[in-house]
Amino acid sequence: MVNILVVEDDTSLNGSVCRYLDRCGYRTSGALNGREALRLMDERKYDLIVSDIMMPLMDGFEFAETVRAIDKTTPILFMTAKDDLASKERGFSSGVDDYLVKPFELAELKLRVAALLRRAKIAEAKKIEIGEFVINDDEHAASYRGEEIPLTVKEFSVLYKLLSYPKKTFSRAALMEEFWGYDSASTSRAVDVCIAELRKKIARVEEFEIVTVHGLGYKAVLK
Amino acid sequence: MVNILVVEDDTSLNGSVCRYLDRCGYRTSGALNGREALRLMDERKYDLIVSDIMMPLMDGFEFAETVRAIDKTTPILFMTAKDDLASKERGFSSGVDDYLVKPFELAELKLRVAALLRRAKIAEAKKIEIGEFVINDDEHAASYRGEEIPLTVKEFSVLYKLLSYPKKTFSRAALMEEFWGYDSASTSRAVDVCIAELRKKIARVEEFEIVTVHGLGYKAVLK
DNA sequence: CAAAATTCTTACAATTTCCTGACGTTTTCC
DNA sequence: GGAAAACGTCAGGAAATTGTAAGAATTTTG
Repeated sequence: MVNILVVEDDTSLNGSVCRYLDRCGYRTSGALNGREALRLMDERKYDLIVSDIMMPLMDGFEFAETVRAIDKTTPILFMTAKDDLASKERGFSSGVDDYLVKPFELAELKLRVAALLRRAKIAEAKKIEIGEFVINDDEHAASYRGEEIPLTVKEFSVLYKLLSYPKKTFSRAALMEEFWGYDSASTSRAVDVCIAELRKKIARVEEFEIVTVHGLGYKAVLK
Repeated sequence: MVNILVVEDDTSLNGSVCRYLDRCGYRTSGALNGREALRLMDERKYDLIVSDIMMPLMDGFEFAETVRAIDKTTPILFMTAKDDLASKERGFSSGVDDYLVKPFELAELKLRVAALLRRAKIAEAKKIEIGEFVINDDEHAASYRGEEIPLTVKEFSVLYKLLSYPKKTFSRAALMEEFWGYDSASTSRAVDVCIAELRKKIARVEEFEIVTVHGLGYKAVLK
């Protein structure tokens, strides 16, 4: 799931950009100015930022510089009505960004976002190896001692998440929100069933286990 | 399959360059100006760009700079009537490019293109052999135990891609984007039909198979 | 321009995934 | 220890995904 932060003081435009990107399969959050955006960034990691330049309180450049001071890699896509070279160059100075002149087609925004993400290699291949157990995001499969363990999409997502942060407990709610979707109608018991299925499939694996944290959720523990 | 993008505002010249390069075994796309070219580049990756310098909307240099900002490696072959040193140097500044002065022989264009591709180490003829199965990018054909398996363009592209990264899962969306174009009106079901057709044709092949990754897409698995 | 090949859509069948709901077991906490 | 809450498990069946064939639309070819 790719997280995108949209920073734009025009609530109407902010909303339509967010809605459109949501429909494209991204998860978006909207902020009305730089300050608010920085607050949101404290709470969650964003893979890409779409930001207006002319904004109250803190303009896009100032915001971008602050972001860059913290994180040099998150790509920023600027949106602006000014297409003069001066601001273009200032915006581009960091090197990993792009620029979109208002008014623009949402379809073009989508293309630019996709291109930026590709360039930033957000979707790079990831693999977790624990002893003889391997879970590979690229192949979307797990294997133990060379033998493949078939996993469904949900199972894979949950297991990959747990193994990404061993010993960290994930609440049902957190897992639901991430893999079932924000407004999923499913019961949180669906997580239990998924975990049960996972446990069956990794029963042979000796390197780790999925532990229940009563009243909270689940975690993966290495042995 | 080597993809070449031809950027030239003279439709007649654009067409004849494309047709000629097509006959040379490359796959070409034509754009009448820089803007159009950038749009095409969002949809597909090109291995080489042949570009005029004097064009409406966005000239060759400006276009090249934009391309360089995104991708520093794709070689660009400039075509121009101006053979003065000033523009020659400007065009060459990036270091991976070449220069052709109009009017030129198409045969010379071919030589330069081949040279640039060699220099950029983009293999022209690629062949994948898996046991007795051979898929040849050059001839755009596949064969098993010496017997040819006729493949359509789409089928070939998809199969070649899958076999280039065995075990790696490709989503329908990714395949669509690469071979159908980003804004293709086609349903992602078109991929399923293509895969079904491929499976029929490679049914006899024992060396590998195309596996469905439920909820995601497809992958080739060697046996 | 007609014929052929390719490609896409559509519809329905087959399959897989996933959830719910019920009930049994375990844990917590008084 | 016992009640209440939380968790484990299982089996249907709903829902989503994929397979497949046939015909329409498109492109290529002769």
